[in-house]
Amino acid sequence: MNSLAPEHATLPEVRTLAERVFQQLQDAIVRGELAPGSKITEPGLSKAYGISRGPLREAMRRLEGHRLIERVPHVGARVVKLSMKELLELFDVREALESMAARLAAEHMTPGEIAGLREVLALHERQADLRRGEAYYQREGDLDFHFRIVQGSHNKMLMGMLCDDLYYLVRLYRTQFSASGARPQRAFVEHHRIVDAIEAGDTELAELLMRRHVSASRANVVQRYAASLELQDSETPT
Amino acid sequence: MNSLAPEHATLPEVRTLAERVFQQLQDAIVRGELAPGSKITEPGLSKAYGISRGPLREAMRRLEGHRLIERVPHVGARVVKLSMKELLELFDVREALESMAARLAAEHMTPGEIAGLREVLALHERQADLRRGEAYYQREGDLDFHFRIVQGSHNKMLMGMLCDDLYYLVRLYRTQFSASGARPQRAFVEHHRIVDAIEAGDTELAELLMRRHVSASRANVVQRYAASLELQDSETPT
DNA sequence: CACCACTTGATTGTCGACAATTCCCATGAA
DNA sequence: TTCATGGGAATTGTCGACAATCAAGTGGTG
Repeated sequence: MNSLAPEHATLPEVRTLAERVFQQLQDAIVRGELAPGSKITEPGLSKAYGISRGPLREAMRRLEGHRLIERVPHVGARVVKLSMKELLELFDVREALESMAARLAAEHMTPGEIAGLREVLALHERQADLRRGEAYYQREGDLDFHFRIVQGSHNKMLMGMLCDDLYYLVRLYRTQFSASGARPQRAFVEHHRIVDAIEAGDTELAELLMRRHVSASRANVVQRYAASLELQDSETPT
Repeated sequence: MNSLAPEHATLPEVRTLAERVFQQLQDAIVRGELAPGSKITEPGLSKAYGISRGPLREAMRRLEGHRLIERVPHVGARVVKLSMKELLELFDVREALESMAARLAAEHMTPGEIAGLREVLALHERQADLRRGEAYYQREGDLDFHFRIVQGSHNKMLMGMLCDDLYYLVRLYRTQFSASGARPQRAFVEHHRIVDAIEAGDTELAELLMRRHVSASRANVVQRYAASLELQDSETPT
């Protein structure tokens, strides 16, 4: 169901407890099963997952590195809770990294990878036709699109940063803010244009279009946030 | 001596063993005291630093997250050894992130921060005058310059990625390849131009100049590498 | 009634020991 | 000689227990 490979490009059976519980916790956080801002206690999770605190602490250290939990020495850890400010920071970083990824993808992506990318796009549209209101698949499809472009950059460092870190934060944000579909039609055509530029090997254009694509997504979030604030004000007058 | 604060912007006394040994290992790796590619054994480090394997493993997990060591389950960990390919990847990521940082700095940097930046530049030049051959201070000064611009972006996520991760990799590369001064004069004027653009609030120009600055640094590395390859070939003929 | 010290409970930090896996090398056969 | 095989040593993964620190509730005093 989830075509996003955990820890990009590696598909080994999980052979260590710390690794397994890391993935489980990562998933639980991203899906919202662990509420944002909620406190995480080691004995609690230790019982819940049936492991000792040793591997658990290692998993938590990794989650901390991926910015999914925040720890304070001698105090404890909490699931990260993205503020609007941090969300906008995330978008700026995405804009920088993904535009670079698109540029490199236009340079290095193979015909096979481009074909796969077009498939994702087609699937994406088909699903959007079938279930217009349901945003879940579209959302995952969106990330899948971006995921493949990053892979197409053939830059492992970039892949690590985006796929292992930022994209999980993006998913976390979507569950936290219960971000609705947003702007599907426009995103569709933008995706197509980006693939066209990549296929043409037009590095400059691919970079520019991806940059605008992320920027537009950011602007959309800002607009929705402003609207929600207005609504909130009108609901609680004086 | 080292004005680069470990773990940006936090200066608390280190209260946990895992934290201290993490910083010590980080430093040892970046300084080259732990040879790149060398194997790291837990009992060995445990004895060396006089702590048990528990905190040590947590420190190693953090180092892994910062890409300073590479671990294989049930096998062991090695100090990361940057290949030329990975080094170029690093430069591409830096180009993306630092140009964004410059843009945001031009937007958000305070007069006080800009003044501090100019001080760094002045110090930078003075030291370059005094010890023309010795590249060490100049190098650290260079990173200090970039460090402050990233801080000026006021984007914590960006700061974390660059200051906590990439800049340590940059320093590691400089010790690994014993990267010499390179192109000091040209870098000087580029730094000045960037600060001018930031002070003028010219986001577009600041971004462009920083992008070219990093790109030129990358090109310089490529050129030196090609030269070293030729030299190597001529030394071992037929 | 407000405020501060203390005690108690829980949580985090650290340690040493045991189990599981891997690595190395000797031994033997083709 | 080369390759397969097995055993032993070393390293990694995991666990439970103890020490250190923090948080909350209790009681006392101005």
